[in-house]
Amino acid sequence: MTANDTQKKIINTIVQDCLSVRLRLINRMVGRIYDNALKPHGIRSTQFSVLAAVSAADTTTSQQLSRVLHMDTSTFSRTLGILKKNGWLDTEPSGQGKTLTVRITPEGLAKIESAYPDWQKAQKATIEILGASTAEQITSTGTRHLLRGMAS
Amino acid sequence: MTANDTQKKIINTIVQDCLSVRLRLINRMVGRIYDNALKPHGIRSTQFSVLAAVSAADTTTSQQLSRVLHMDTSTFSRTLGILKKNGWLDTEPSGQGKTLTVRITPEGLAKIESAYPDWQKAQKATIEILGASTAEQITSTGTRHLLRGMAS
DNA sequence: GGATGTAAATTGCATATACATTTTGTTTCG
DNA sequence: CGAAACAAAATGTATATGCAATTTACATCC
Repeated sequence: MTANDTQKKIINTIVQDCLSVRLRLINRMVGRIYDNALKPHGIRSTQFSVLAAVSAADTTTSQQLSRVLHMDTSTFSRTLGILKKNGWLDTEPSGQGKTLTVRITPEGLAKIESAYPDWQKAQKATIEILGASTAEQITSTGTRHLLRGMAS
Repeated sequence: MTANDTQKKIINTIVQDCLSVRLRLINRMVGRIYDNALKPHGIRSTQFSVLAAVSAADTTTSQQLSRVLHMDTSTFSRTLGILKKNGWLDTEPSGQGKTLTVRITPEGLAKIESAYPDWQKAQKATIEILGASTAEQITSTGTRHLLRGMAS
């Protein structure tokens, strides 16, 4: 199939500029780096993220976390299930409606501690691939939105 | 569960710095913007990306595309299936081993053309959220790796 | 020409992700 | 107290993603 000139212009614009394409690409590359690094510990990067996010908060609820992470509650619910199945997190009724309180377990803390060196390696490798300046911009952009999630 | 000081330091480092966490977060946010914008056209952002990538190349093979996009061939294979099912792409034996040639159809071109204005809206909204400078850095970083994929 | 080898594609399996729907604790009202 | 209302969590469905294993179209060798 051959495109006409208008179509070619459109296609080139999309392929050259689309931020969704770029972000997905980078996400795939980087996700793989972390997943490979964490593989010996039997935990995936996403699960590790949630584990760390829970442990960073003194007390948290499912709802709060999914909002902060801009993650659908259904997605969060399933990841939570995996983390609970592995004994790294625990939930209990918060007393406020149906809301659950999420808490890290000693095993969860131990998992973070033992995986930390390999996380560091992945982090370092990623900074090398992205470049320090891009890495910093991604970090600060992400942080800005994390904070926005906390405020609301 | 309460963490000791060493553990707290580790957890804070991960939560504050982890690039995988940030990229995934941004990817979720941005992906949603594009998916919502493209929803009236019955196509998802990922599918749209692949469609545009195919249309940009004169001739392409599955293998080439998955390498360029840093995407597993199995992932690509399934997305290709969806695009074929919708009549937007077509494949045929290339004559070189089992390799397939992928080609866009007139319907695929029409889909790109009709979705373009909504893609533009999503792109604009994303730049506003990320900031122009971050957006540019993401674009150039992604492009660098796209090109690396083409060379190899 | 048929067995063997090779590499690309596909399929099996386990998450990740989100929207829509359903379930289910809690609360509230009659 | 029990029915209705509410809101958070869980489940159904579809795709996205990658690794491992399988299938399969071609090529090669005997």
